[in-house]
Amino acid sequence: MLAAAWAVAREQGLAQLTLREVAERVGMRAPSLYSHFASKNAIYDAMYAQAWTELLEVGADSYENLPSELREALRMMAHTYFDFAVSDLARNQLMNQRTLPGFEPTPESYAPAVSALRMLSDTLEQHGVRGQEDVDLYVALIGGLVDSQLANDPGGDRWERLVDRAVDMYVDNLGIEDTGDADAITDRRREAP
Amino acid sequence: MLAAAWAVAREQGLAQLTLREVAERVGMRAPSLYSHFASKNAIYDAMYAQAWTELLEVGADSYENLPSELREALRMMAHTYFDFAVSDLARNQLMNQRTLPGFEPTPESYAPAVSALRMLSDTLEQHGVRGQEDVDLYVALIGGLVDSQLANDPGGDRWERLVDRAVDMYVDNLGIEDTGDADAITDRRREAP
DNA sequence: GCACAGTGCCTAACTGTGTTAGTTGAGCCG
DNA sequence: CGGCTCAACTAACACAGTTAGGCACTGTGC
Repeated sequence: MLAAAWAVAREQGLAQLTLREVAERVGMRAPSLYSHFASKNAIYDAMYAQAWTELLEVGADSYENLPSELREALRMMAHTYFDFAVSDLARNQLMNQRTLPGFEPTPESYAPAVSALRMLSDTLEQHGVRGQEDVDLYVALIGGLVDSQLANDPGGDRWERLVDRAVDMYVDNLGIEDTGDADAITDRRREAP
Repeated sequence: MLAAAWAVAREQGLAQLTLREVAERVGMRAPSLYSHFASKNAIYDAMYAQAWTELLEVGADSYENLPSELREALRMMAHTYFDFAVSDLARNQLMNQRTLPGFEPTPESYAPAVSALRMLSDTLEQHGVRGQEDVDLYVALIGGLVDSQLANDPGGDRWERLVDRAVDMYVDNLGIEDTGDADAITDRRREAP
């Protein structure tokens, strides 16, 4: 049922998802969906939670074998997120909830998003990136990069060059900034300059 | 007429903009709008062009008296954009065209957006930032920062700290990178290290 | 002075979409 | 068996964008 919704979203776009279309794919009539979901937004809501849960799983897998070197680890994390986003654009669109008018995830559905952000934050911390501000900066930087890439040149090779540069830029800045625990970072940078 | 549309968008959100509501504000009935616009998307289209034209004007004003020092100039440019975005969230939402389902600006309406990007690009170049990649990186960085700020903490003071740091990070990276014309940059950095 | 086309608005109505109300039949439990 | 729940149904409503057709005003050419 959610699977049918995802299929429609992927094929026709998130906003062109119609209850009658979803219902048809599962062999029902539209009003019958209301036995399972309170509203169309409730469907979006479930999809939203599912999308972030998927990212959570992908992240958990990918973050297990990160290289210890910070620069390379950040690069891989960025690639993991980008690959995830580009592999299903409708899903990615839904995850940026601002892109769906009138939709706001419920706190419960928002929880996986929080978890994903926390996982990222924890992983960053394990690699020596401390402080909310450092995390925020990384998230905004990679987020902006991915968005810009998807909007302007999906599938192009600009991404590879830009993300490498962005990560270098970010790590260098970490080394310069006093984040309260810069030792780990400078140690790391000494390992692979 | 467009003014009425903007008013509705600001008050009720871009997606809750309804033709009947717009029509009522200008003392007409909804179908009469079709004497002036071919469709609802045509209204969005005109609003889109208008929004970018406004940014173009704001930018033209603001970029005239930029300080020559790169770091400070980039900071001011970022603030100009952020202030513009935060001063009308509906407008900002429309300018990121991906956020409105089924809407794609026509090439003519897209032109001001191109002009705005070109103006930014030119201004950056005047300050010694050369190369498409450098521009792309700045755009993605500030764009990501503004989006993240608007989504998470509009009006908060996180923005001030993050943007300062982002600009420092960016400029330092420019100095390190060989962008084909790093002399101007390094000269500038020598002026105010 | 007047027919005429054009313009800008109107009402009525159509289509598609989310949603509600009320019903029906299958399965389960006492 | 009688009643309950549940998931599906049909019918219909509300509200969106949109279209069709008409009516009044305005300017223009004869």
